[in-house]
Amino acid sequence: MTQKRVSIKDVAKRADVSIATVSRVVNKTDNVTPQIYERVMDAIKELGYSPNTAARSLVKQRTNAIGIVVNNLHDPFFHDLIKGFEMAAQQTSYSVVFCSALGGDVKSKEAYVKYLSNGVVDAVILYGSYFSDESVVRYLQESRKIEYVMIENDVPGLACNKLLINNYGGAKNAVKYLINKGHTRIAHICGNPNKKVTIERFNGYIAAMQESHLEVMDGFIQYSSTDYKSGFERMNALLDLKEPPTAVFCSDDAIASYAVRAAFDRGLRVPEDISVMGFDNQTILPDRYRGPEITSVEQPLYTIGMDSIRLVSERLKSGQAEEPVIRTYETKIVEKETVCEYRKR
Amino acid sequence: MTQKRVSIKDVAKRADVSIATVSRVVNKTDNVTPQIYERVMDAIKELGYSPNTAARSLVKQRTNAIGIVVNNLHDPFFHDLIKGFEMAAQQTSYSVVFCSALGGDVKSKEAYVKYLSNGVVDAVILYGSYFSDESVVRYLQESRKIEYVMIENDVPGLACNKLLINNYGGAKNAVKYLINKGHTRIAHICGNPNKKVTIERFNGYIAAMQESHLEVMDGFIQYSSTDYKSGFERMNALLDLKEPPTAVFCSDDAIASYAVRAAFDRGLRVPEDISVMGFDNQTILPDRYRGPEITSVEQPLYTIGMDSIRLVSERLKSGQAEEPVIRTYETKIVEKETVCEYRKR
DNA sequence: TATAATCAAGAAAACGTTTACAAAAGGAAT
DNA sequence: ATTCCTTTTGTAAACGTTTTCTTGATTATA
Repeated sequence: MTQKRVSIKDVAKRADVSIATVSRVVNKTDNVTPQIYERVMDAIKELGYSPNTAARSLVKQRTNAIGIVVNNLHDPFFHDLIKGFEMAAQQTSYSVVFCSALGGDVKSKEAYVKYLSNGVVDAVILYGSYFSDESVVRYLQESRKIEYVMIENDVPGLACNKLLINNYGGAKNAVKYLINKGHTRIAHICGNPNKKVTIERFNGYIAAMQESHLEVMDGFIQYSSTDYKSGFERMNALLDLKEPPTAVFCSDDAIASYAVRAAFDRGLRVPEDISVMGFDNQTILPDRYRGPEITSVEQPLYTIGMDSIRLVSERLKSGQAEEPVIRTYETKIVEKETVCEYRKR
Repeated sequence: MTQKRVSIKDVAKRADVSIATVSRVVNKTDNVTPQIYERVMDAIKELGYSPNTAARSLVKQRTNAIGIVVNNLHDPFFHDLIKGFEMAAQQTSYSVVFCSALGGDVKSKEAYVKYLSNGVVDAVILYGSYFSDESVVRYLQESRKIEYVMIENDVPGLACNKLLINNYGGAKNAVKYLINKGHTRIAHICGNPNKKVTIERFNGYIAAMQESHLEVMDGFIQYSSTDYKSGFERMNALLDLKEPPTAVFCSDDAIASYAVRAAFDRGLRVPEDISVMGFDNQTILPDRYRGPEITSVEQPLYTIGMDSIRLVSERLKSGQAEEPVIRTYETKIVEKETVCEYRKR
């Protein structure tokens, strides 16, 4: 099928020049006389030559490529983030490649990071909120092979580029928003226990409740499994309580959508009977969802995607060692249809 | 930031052996005595060595990687396809990387294909239905640099691996399905004019109508712009007709969702007042859509994603030149909520 | 016309591997 | 003790580039 590569040597022979000259023509790195330039260009066209990336990378010690590693590329959660990556990729001179580790599989993620680190790309952008992602970023840090930036996962004390999201603050604001709506009986459905954001958002919930001197009733904290579908059962558990909450803050929109379904299945109205709030402002939900639009907390994923590529490409261009960049992005509440004022029934 | 690479030489020096021996240890390609093995392994660990991919690729003339190039990776249309790629990637020993060309930009797509072809991967999987994709696949064919498979885009007479979808047949069946439901006034909203599938599905529509001796009324064929949102105006144009259709076959679900909205906005019921059918069975729509689930035509994208990776990896493993594989996948109608029997009003 | 200065092109080293081949070392058989 | 295998290790070429250094040619300057 595939035939023998045509190399710079073949071109040189054809144009009757040295390989150095061919290289100069290809890279426009040095002057060559017009006739020779022509001759070389003709040979290149005739033979269909294009320079081998591996060889070039080897000698130049850089690849002009950036790698992005995420967990489940197919997850609609990534919609905006990918869009951000794509947009910035288009504007940069670097080639951008995505790698996806299926499930929460650390091994696979680690494998991709190693693969990329060893001369495939100049920088890696790593997205991940799993606790297990810490080991991956540690590898990146310790091997010190390439530039990288970590998105969303703050390993405290690790001096690397980090683009973080204020999940704690976002969750706290969300709960305070509910409190301002007059709610006092506010429950929380936690997310995937293997993710850091779950803890951060949980802490935000607790902090908001405490600051407002509101009691977290027995059973008001519901722990999901790794499957967001468990939002359904968790909501049912809340509604089974003798005195159920009047508002529920969910760790993410996927869970929230299942919580809303659970309420609907019991003949409750959302938000009139119970308010539901999510996180992520995920306009595209993994499963078909037909309920009201979920009031949520938006994180600027599009911006973060753009910024991450810009950050690494600037750092690569500058070349010298700089202080790591650590940036925290704030979230904002997006008011939609699943929260309303508390009204005594 | 990044410090000097540790190479096989460093390991050899540290373990006081030749670089060949280190290579043998790393690749388990040949026997080494246990003591030396230990010594080398220790040195590798101490120095944190891992072999450089570029150098290895250069000498071995293969990279053990497969590249996938698509147009808008963020598009939820790709959900199942990506899942298929991911699943197969997990099972293969190849590293799999995705590249995304934003918009319908051929230049960008071509650039990625060239980049990948020149020693970055061993095979390319190209997805695309744009007419402009033809030039990309032609490049792949003529350069004969690497193994590749084209998904969805049939360039007639080009002897390459093709995984195709029977869009023509799928569309024809869809329209016949509507005819069987008693509809005779059936309109068609075409899709993005730059895509081949648009023509194929259009032809399927025409064929079904002709075979059933049904007339395509004036104005029954509506041409969208490149934006699927134009399904909205196109549907309005249909409904503005003196004698509007009783069923509309849309070139894809995104358009269909906008068609349904347009009908709703006029106070019409779907499917009671007008039936709408889509294509793709896209469970996740690009925009928030809250109407009934769209009766559609499903293409086995998950399977195709899996198969494409399996195909190229098998071909790479076998090594010898084989006949190109051309496979056409059939679609199937998924009955949902936007089509019903025609009933005189 | 000689000399310096500029410029174009080639030769060869280097990048980090793998691998064919050579060499050495160890054992077994004579 | 010598020869002959077998096994382990080392040497060096190769992969396809870029780039430093040299050389040779041309032009400018005196």
